[in-house]
Amino acid sequence: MTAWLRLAAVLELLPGVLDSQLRRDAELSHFDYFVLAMLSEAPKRTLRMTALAQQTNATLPRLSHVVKRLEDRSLVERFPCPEDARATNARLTATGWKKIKATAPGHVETVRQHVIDVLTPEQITQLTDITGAILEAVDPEGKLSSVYRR
Amino acid sequence: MTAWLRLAAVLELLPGVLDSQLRRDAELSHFDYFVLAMLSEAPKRTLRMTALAQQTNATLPRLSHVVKRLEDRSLVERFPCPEDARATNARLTATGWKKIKATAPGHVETVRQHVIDVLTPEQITQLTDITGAILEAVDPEGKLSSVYRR
DNA sequence: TCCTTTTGGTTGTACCTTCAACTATTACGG
DNA sequence: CCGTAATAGTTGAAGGTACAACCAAAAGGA
Repeated sequence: MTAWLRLAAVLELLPGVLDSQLRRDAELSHFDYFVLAMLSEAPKRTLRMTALAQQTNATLPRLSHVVKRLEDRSLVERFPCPEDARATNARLTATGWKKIKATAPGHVETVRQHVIDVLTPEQITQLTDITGAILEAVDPEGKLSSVYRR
Repeated sequence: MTAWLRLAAVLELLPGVLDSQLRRDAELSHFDYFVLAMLSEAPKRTLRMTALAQQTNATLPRLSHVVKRLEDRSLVERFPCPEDARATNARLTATGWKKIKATAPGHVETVRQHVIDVLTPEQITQLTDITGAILEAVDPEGKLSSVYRR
């Protein structure tokens, strides 16, 4: 019971902490940041919308709206996928690249401060296993991000 | 890094799972449910708005809006606090009590299914400590819920 | 080949959360 | 006491997310 209440509290509070740091320092939500980060690590900094949705654990409608807003700010650009005319590719622009580069240190510091650095190395390992088990239960078919596959 | 990516995924996905079960079966968001649950366990099923906000890890404006909507549905009622004329008390109505009673089993089952039952007893203990440490970092002054105090 | 289904994605609406502004009451310092 | 600050709470607007409906292209089957 305590475990669940605490986890519920983390679920409620942690996103707010991340969001407000990023919004204050970069006018980005945590989800915006995550989208840019996933693109920045992709080959050619380009990803199909579906793949990007998977990696960011988002639904396609949500991603579509977010990418549109990022596109309006010239952080990302969209173009039709050559191989599949149904698909859309999202690519990080030069501006977007600068943005993520400038924003990453502060965000990483925030994550360290509130999560990583308050845990022992053993706890980090435990957390990896625990979240892995939960994700497997939440997303049994592995439709979503593969970061948590054992 | 893996630990953080997985935790971020849980942060993103788990709330959606809880919300959709509750919305489907009871037309309640997880936060709505939590508000009703905290009231149901309080003495006289009554709590001051500030206290309720603490226990639900919410800001006062958010809680105020939510309680108003719950009040419109006659699940909760508000009345001025006798001891402090600034304060407002929220009390669970009979209807609200029935609602939470009827809804709890399904919700508990969902939580078990996606969190509790996929973890070993040792992992539950570990999770309690880990979330405790994170909450202490997120909320150093202990302004919020006391459920996670050691 | 043609028709149906599935996949990929966008759009509009409704709802919820956040933020800032505002009111009312209590507590505090001189 | 009086004036100021702090506390308790509400409200309205702005922005983000979810859901459903929708369109277009590709895949599959007869």
